[in-house]
Amino acid sequence: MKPFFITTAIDYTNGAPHIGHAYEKVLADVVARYHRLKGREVYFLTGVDQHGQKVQQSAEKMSVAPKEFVDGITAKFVALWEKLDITYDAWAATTDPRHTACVQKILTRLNAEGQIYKDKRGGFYSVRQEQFLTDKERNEAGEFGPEWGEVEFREEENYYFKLAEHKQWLLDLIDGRSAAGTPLVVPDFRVAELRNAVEKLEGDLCISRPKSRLAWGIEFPFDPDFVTYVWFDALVNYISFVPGYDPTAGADLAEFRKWWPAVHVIGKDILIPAHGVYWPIMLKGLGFADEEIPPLLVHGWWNIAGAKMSKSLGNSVDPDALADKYGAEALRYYVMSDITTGRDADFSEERLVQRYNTDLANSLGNLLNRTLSMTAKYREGVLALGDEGTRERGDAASTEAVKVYVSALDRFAVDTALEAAGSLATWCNGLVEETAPWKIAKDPAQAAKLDSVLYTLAESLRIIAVLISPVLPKAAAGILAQLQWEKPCSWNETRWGGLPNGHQLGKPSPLFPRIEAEVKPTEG
RNA sequence: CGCGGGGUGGAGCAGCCUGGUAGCUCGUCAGGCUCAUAACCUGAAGGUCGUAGGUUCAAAUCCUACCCCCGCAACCA
Repeated sequence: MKPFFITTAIDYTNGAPHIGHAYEKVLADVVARYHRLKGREVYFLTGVDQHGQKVQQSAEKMSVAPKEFVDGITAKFVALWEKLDITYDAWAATTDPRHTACVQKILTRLNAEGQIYKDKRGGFYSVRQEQFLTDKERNEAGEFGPEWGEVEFREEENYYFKLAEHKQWLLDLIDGRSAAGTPLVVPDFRVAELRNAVEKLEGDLCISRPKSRLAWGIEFPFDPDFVTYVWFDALVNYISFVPGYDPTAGADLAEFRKWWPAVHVIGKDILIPAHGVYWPIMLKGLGFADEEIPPLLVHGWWNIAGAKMSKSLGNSVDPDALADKYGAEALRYYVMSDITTGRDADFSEERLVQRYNTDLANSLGNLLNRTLSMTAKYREGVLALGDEGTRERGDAASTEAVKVYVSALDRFAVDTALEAAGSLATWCNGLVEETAPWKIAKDPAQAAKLDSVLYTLAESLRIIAVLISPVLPKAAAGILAQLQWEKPCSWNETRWGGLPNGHQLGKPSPLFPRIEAEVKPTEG
């Protein structure tokens, strides 16, 4: 089976991580863990984007060197991923020498092949903001407002990457993928958005910044007066950190191709133009074949009280504090269960607590608890197969849940997959009511039925544990530990009938204590 | 005519691609159970699926028009 390669966007180290950063990494982590569960070799790459003007300006404000500044922010990201149990295999930091060397080799090659050219263009420049202004910055009166300070017309020489000549190629690629049923962008409603943007594509991409106004970047290998534009720099991480990649024309890429292409998990804001336009064309320029252009999994945003989360509104949600308060697993469960992959959702601490209590404490955790308690009470913790009827129904219910789960996760619908696992727990709770073990335990004639019920509950729990393990690795391990299931948690174990006759279960202990704390509504 | 998303019982959402019992969580009301983390189970009330047309034996689902909300067009997931 071909290994599975998944990446996330690399986060810009200009501020502390917020809930959106955490969501994306958890999403990618869940998909990565799912594929590992199925026995597939996985390469999960994430990291940080450390160059660029914003970083340089922020560092200047704090009177520290850019490198020192980004190292501080980077540490926060690394610590958060540790706390959230993100199992990435490689770390892409754009100041890494391995990366900078790769970017420079790419620039050298593209330049040698005539895909890069130098040109002088003019525009309006804000001295205070140190940036060129476009028509978008004009106010309603069609002028640049006072917030820009002194605005002057300036001419500047820069390097440009030939983008526009690949427009038709990209349109054909998008259409071809959609026609083949493997859209370039998932969810597919975003394909139209991308296509429209490509239709409007004109002009090439300015990929350099003169050092005179931006020094914090990767130096051009053939012109030391310039550094590389951050997006051109950052996107390259997806190949520079893959074993065996060498941008030299004609290089042997056998090892690299073992992994490539990736699935890129990104937010909807960076689909256009970066990942949907620049990146495919950059790869095309580097000689990648059409089938090697990676698909994009585009997720939505967590809004706050219906409004966009933003630094200026000061309404960011701190995932680090949430993980401390409720636990990493509760946070992982919430962001995976309460949003439809691809769409936006409202973030709310109350919802987090509610979903945890309802799904995990009341339904699943309580099911585990009552199953072990009953088995201990009526059978001294020892399972027996009993009669067949109930077990067959359990087999059918769990097989159905596994089926739904797989088809959901294969299309990244984590919420639907979790629902499938949850529905099996609900079915089990219903089974308990229906068969009333506390009654039949008093009737020796129904001993086989009681055994069958207890076995079905324990076996279902074992399968549920495997299913939730990509989202809740620690809880899954906790369930299996209480069941005294010694074998590793793997996809093969989702088959019904794994627990042997005579298996001894462990002692019950609440796995998901209810969160009773009063939660203040999340303010907008 | 810039682009895109959304409008489904009191709240938040799924379903729409591949038409055919309108599903989930919370909330409300009533009942049951006692193994269990005051958890669990059952039932009820509550929806003309934004509006108006069209296609069809059949439309929340496909087509057309319109109304309303939101986002994007910046190096903010």
